[in-house]
Amino acid sequence: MKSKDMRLSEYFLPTLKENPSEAQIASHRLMLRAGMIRQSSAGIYSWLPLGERVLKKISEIVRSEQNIAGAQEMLMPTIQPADIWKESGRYDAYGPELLRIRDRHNRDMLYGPTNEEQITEIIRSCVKSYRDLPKLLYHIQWKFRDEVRPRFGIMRGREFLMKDCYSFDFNYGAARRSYNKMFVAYLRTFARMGLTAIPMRAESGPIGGDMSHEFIIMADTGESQVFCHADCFDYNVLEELVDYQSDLEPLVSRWTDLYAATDEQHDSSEFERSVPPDKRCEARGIEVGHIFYFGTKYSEAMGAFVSGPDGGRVTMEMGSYGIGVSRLVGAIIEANHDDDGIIWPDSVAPFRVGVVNLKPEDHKCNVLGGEVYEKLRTNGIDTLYEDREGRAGVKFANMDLIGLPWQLIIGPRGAAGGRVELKSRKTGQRDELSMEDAIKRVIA
RNA sequence: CGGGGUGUAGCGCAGCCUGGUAGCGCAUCUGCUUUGGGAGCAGAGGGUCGGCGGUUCGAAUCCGUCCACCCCGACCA
Repeated sequence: MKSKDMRLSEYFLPTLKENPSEAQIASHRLMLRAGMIRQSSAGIYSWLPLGERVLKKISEIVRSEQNIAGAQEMLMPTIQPADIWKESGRYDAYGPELLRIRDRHNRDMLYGPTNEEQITEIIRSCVKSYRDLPKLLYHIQWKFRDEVRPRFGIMRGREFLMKDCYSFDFNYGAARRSYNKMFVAYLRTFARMGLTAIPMRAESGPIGGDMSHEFIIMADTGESQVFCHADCFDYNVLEELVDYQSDLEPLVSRWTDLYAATDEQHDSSEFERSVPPDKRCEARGIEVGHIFYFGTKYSEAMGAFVSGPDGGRVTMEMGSYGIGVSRLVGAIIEANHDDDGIIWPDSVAPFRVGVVNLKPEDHKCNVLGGEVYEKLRTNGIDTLYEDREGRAGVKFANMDLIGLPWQLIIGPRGAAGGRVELKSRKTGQRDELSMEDAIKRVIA
């Protein structure tokens, strides 16, 4: 399948040479400079074409792993009626971070910061028997939290794109199975984005137990201090063949048996007791996902129950599982950049390759460039074609900035002999190759 | 929400103290020269100096007020 025609002479990519003064951390700075986002107001951003592509790539990975784990996609509204929040008690409990609005009929509404009430309302009216359980449902939707102080660009905005999944089960054991499914799905999801996300114990709420984990990726600019056993980094979950119908407990315990905690949960004496000195890892981290079992907190308050085998009424066990999709864009950049710009992991790169025509006005360059571009597109490779006239240095700097994994460079030097140069953004290595070999290596 | 800071062209900034009708670099446009890592020369366009009010013959500049944005803290996905 041929990918879409993307020539820089037509593509909307407003890159900036200089650093916007409001951006403090790398991801924010680079996203603005690379023309991925524009700030609309504090903590609220427009996503320009390049940024939108990354958002879509990330969403697709999240979606595919949710589906593999057996969750079903749906879509709930951004605007919710206040009534259901009054039922759960959160309308009063939530505070000023909840954006409350009123419609023309003077009804209380709100812009959802999360969707527990909404999903519980749906399930309680549609699911009446234990036979209809378990249910695992998710959506990917924009949310709003009126943060006092938005910062770090997209990483802590007020409006954000999030995947949230909700589980409904008949009893604790079943709820734990749902929890484990998401646990494993999350490990796989982040691994596919080129991230090593460590599940760390998190505040487990009134229920207690060990059923809440934050998934943290390491980055110097991370917002919290984290402590973990170095072996956490060694497992490659993508090499496992995961059967979501089987008991996932052994796989999950491989992680949960090792010490891993954020500073809020950190217990230094336990850390020192359970982790040998050479395995103690202390770093900064960014939270990219959070899974949570909360039992009957909402189902109880909102009357979500089913009939059990004995005809008795059983309140459903629930859990919720979030991934900050828009936040991941920033987090991935924090973990993958250098002084020149972003270095996208293959799986989330907005384009796989940038074809850089150093001299489009030169006949041979133009012919060869066009040919390379068409061949890559025909092979279904997402390709951005730098076909504008201009100086080589500007083109190189721009390509490094937007961080596509490969740069396929066509210049007058090699074009006459059909030679091109292939540069890896990550290693910086450049190889002079024939057009065919270069294309082969990009496709591989 | 406490503390601090900043608003002047698309981006980065100077000018403000000591009022006199707005400037620099980059970007944009035109021409010539250049051409493998953010070019050179010549010219051009682009501003209600965050808003409103006040002082003054005259306000980007002084005073008041409001707003926006950023940083530190508290809080949080």
